[in-house]
Amino acid sequence: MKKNIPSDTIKRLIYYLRYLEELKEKGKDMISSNEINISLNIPSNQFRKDISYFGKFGKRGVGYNVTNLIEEIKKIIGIDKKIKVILIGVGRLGSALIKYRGFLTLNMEIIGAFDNDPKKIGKEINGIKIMNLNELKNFVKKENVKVCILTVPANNAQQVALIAVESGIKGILNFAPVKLKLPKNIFINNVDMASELGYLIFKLKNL
Amino acid sequence: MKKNIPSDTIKRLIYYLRYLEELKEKGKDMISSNEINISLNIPSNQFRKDISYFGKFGKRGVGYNVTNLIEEIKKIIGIDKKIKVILIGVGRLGSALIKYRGFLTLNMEIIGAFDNDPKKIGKEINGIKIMNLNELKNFVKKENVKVCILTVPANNAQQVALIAVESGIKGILNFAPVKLKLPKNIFINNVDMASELGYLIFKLKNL
DNA sequence: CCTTGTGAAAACTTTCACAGCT
DNA sequence: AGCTGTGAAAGTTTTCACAAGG
Repeated sequence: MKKNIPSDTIKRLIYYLRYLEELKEKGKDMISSNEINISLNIPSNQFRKDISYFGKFGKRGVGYNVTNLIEEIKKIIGIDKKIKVILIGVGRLGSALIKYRGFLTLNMEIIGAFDNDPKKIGKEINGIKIMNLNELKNFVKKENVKVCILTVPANNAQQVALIAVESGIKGILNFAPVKLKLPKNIFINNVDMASELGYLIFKLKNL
Repeated sequence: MKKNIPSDTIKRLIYYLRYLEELKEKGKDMISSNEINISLNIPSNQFRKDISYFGKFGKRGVGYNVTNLIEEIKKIIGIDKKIKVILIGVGRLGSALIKYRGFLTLNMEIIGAFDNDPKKIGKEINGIKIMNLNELKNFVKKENVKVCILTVPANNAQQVALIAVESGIKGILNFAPVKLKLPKNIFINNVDMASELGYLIFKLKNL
């Protein structure tokens, strides 16, 4: 499986997964790519192509086994086991993400939170203790965490990201509206709210 | 300007804009595409191509005038005037977004918030009054709002989105982890936190 | 007859490299 | 000499359409 996989393929896998989980709860055990199209508005071709990057999980004339496909997609993404994640920057957005349920249902668990504000350190959110940034390294090493959600202010982001990387973090989901400069073996995924809203505004203007 | 503009081009424009504003504050008045490359880590070619979809704003041998380019990019995106935005779903993420400063500095202003929880209705966040969903239509008409940020729970999203569209909303920035089904003249931009985190996890596994 | 899996075509985006203006 | 603007090439992603299997 070492062909180049489009990033949108992976993001669609998450949508498939959520839909399949829903079907499973309803007791449905088979699904066809055409039903994906009807329910998720993603072309059946694209669903089959997305899946086919990773193997042959369907039966011709029949479709896909729901439970089996769920397991396969989880394995593909790497969330068949629980994935430990830390969060740095317990502001409003950070707090909202700590409490967000959408991660846990997909086996992604925020197990620690960090900040540099003495007023916040020591408190708990959702059972997650907020720790001092200087405890980051020990924690990351001890828990062997690889993934970090970064929700610090823009002017702190670069500096804090460097600390995270030095601590052993390999991937950063960055919500700060800056381009981080990090070694290229570190994977960065930027989520920029204003950029997304700006894109929407542009599209409306050019309907 | 009716060629097809890559969506990433528009998202990069926001990054250029923020950087240019920074330079302007520092008193810099000219910039070359090569400096963009050094500071933002975006190839100078790509910067020039991005800009060139919309016109010729530079001077050969010299570069781009910072103030002028800021104005042009704002015009391109459609944020040269203040853009009114409403937000539906004043949960934790919704509240965080209402307080987020990154929108206002780009001329995108959340002018109203809506929820269906009686405990929230009537309260204020950041000077924004939280209104009942049944006031949405009047408000949207009166204020002539076209853009909505949707931060309601997944199981409500489709229904609430329909109400927004009936009220006159034309574009939705959707944070609910569902694929909305709306008339195709409505533009939807999905931001899916779990999907982004999942993508990151996948990339790390396949380093 | 139904639905998958997939090469091949089409569409889209980025990168290249250089002509042309200052 | 320096930097932009841009066609053309390369690379990537989606769509098409159909052969093959149940």
